[in-house]
Amino acid sequence: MDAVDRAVLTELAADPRLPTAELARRVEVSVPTARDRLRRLQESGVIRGYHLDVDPAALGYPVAAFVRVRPGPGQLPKIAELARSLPQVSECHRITGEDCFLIKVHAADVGSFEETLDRFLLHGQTTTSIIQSTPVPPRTPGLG
Amino acid sequence: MDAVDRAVLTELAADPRLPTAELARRVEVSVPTARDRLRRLQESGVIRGYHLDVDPAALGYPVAAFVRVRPGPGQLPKIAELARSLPQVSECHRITGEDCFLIKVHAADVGSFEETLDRFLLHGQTTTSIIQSTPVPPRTPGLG
DNA sequence: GCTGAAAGCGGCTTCAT
DNA sequence: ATGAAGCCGCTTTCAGC
Repeated sequence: MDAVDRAVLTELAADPRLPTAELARRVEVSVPTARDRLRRLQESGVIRGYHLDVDPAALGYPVAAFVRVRPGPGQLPKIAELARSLPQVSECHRITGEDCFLIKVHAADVGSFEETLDRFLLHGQTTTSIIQSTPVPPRTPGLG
Repeated sequence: MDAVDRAVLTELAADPRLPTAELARRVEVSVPTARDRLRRLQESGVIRGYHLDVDPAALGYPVAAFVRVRPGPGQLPKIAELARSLPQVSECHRITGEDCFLIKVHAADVGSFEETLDRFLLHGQTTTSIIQSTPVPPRTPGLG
């Protein structure tokens, strides 16, 4: 992870669809070098992948919420499994604290959360926080 | 948003770096059609962008936490501003409930959260939950 | 290990249907 | 929306430093 690697990451973060040749130009190294650096960053797992950012509203989910779930006794694996199986869930984290899971849930309107929450309520208690806005959209930490 | 549009989104979600020609092949439409669909999806805001997924550990942040912040009186804008300015913050949402913000914070180790939390404690109360694992990594809701 | 050039392949654009 | 044609650019590989 030297300056060239960081420059590759910074440029690719700015535009993940950048072709290798253009990437080389911006980082100011030769094409084979850029290509090798990129390959190594991918194979070593520094670059985990690429994501398409789709507006959930266009897919019928204009509202989103973070739901904390505190599982009942023995219900912990079922909650993770349920989260994975629901298309309304876009994220699920195991966390420390009184609640064991933090789940991002999407819905057609504020009322529609009920159905999804009911599925989780079978296995524990839930605390729901509607997302009103996102002052800092997802970004890579530490890349300026 | 017809079946072709959804197919374009599904294929691009699977591999965001897919060239237009290859995309056309997989969706089974002509190249100009795929190109036009993609252009319209981007210009209409259905596709908000593309993201590079970098392992934060490689950048010196092996641990992450979700921090809820309840602002003191009049401190609300300052917290959003602070979140935006800190490279350790990769996400910040305004939410409903007792706490006003949900912030994703990254650190070099469990102890290092202290410094970042202190910055937020100047403007309110914090509740921290370390991320232990991520059973469902970020994905697009409603795309299978 | 990085550079620069050459060859081959493929994507991009435009046009006519 | 399709299919073909031509141009341009990317990728790969090689020799050299």
